[in-house]
Amino acid sequence: MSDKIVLTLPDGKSVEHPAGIIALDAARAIGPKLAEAAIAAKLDGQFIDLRATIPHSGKLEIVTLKSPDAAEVYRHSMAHILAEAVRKLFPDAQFGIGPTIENGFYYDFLLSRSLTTEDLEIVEKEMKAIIAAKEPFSYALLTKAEAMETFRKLNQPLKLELIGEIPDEKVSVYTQGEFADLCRGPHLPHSGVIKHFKLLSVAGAYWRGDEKKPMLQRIYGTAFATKEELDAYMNMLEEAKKRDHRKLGKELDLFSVHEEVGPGLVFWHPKGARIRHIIESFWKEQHFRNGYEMVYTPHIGRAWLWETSGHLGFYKDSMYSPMKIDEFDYFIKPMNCPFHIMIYKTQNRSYRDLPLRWAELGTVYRYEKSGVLHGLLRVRGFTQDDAHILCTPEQIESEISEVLRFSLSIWRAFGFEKVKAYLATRPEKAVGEPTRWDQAIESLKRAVDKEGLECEIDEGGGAFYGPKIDLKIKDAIGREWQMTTIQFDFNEPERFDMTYIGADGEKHRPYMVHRALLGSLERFFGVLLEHHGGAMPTWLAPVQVIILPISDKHIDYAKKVEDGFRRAGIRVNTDFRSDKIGYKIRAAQLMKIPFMVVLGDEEANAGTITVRKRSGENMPGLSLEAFVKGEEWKKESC
RNA sequence: GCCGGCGUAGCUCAGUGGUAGAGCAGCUGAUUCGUAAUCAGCAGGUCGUAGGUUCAAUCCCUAUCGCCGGCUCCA
Repeated sequence: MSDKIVLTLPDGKSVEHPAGIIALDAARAIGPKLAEAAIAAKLDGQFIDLRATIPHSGKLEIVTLKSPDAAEVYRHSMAHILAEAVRKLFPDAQFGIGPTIENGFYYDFLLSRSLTTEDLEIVEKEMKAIIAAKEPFSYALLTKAEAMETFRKLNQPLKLELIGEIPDEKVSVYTQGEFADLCRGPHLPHSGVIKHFKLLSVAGAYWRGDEKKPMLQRIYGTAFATKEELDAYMNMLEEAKKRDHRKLGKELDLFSVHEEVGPGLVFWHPKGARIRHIIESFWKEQHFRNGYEMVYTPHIGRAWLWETSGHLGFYKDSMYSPMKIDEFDYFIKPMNCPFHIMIYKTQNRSYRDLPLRWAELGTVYRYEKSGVLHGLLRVRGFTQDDAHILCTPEQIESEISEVLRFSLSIWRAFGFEKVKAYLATRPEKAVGEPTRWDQAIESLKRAVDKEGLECEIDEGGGAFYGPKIDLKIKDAIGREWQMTTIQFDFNEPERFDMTYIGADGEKHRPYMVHRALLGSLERFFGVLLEHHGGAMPTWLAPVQVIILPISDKHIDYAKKVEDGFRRAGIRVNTDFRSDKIGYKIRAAQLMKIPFMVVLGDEEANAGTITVRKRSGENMPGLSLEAFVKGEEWKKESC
């Protein structure tokens, strides 16, 4: 072992230090100010604690509060502060884990009683005291036996379980104040560095995420380096609440769900249905233009079909119980694919017939556990914008490329520009020849590259029957939603013995790709609503224009104008109530109607209209024709 | 499914061991008005459901259904 290590700094310079130097001293050697600002270090991209010895040569980076990685460090420390506070309030508490997550942190506890939201305030107060005390985080590297002894004394069986599973010889233990915790670190120098935090919620969570293990109580919180950032985050949460599609659905009279009928079953009201109709029409037109054919298939099918497809074997628990018809068991469909396969098998297919692209807005029903239902985002009956592509091995790459390209064009049309891909590869248990898997994964990768999409690879995350690409979109307030899925299927073509005759006159197995672009119409509608905050772009708005007569004197003129809009193919309503104009505007504004047309003496006399946009901006004295042909309308309505 | 919370009028919510209230929306009337709420009146609820405790339950207890926040799951 060498007695020196060489550290490369971010500016490219290399420095030499004696082996055994701690990160803080390495920082000090760079500059005393940096050492003061430092909260952690990174060696070759891995976090290490300032108090830890630098184990080997490599690229060294000093993390300060201004670093992009800083949040990970201080939120983790905040989780420890949370745990310390809980320990003070519940001396017999047992501690689970307390990691950082996107936008925050949590800690899991086993407590003698259930926490309430009132408890959060008490815990927060305790945390503030710990922050004010500026307790140093002390760092110790212990052997596993020593650590076991420590946590046995502290009566922390959950920690013992964790230590038992760590492969390393030594483990690090951090202590601040009265609280010691097994932890990889790194941590802040002391508990007073970050003051801007908020505890957000309490929830149950299985120990180690295993539903067979006991349920712990989890406290979620968030923390930021500055008050401004914390406020901005809290505002974002507020904004998300305002945009909640369940709330908007009620306010805008778009959809409902009824306990008497069944949870997770959606009723589309006229305005919601109108939006859905526009989405569906657009979707169908786009599919025809992009080389798809439509098919329609039944809602139920005999057990034979689901036995053959394998669904009864793999997903019986989430399929609705069969109904008996003429002595046969019929199941409500949880997927459309077996039906599309039946169509495929009505003929001998030639390689000349391929690719086949068959799309269907297919309504399926799946039994989802009661606790997972959520507005329109997780339901039991939903319509997939499904399609199946059947092609030869030679065609697969261009087909995948084409699906991706098509998908992105659809997302842009609906106003989503930020899309990210997630590629899931072969899991341990998988059907299908490995060469097919490899080819499929390669073509997925190349397609993603070709579209210049950012892509994360989920190694081993594919379904047993094939690899897949999922697309996540980012909404107006920065939240990601998983929507599109493009999945290979090596299972069903086999099970249904699908074939085509190749140029060689021999039978071959076609490739089968399932894809849903929007996912389900219900879920997509929910996301779309939240993205737009209910203020749908004009082309999707159920009511595009509302006519607001100033007084009853103007009703005749209003009717005339309404008729003009209707003949121009515009979705128009008139508010005939004898209320004041302010009242009508408020009502229209709350319904988020894109254009209000205010009609009074001025307009009736001149034969014009005054348009008030949803933004509040006014466009006075236009003719109806000029407005409908004008930029404003065009910009908003297509 | 699991943990915790919640369930009162169409909506948002107040309330109490002695069988219920407000605002908005709705309806009727008056008002005829120029850019986010005109005034008045009327009507509207077996307090999620089923048991139990009690002289008496919307309130306390139990079960159940649903919703909400998470966990697990999501072909």
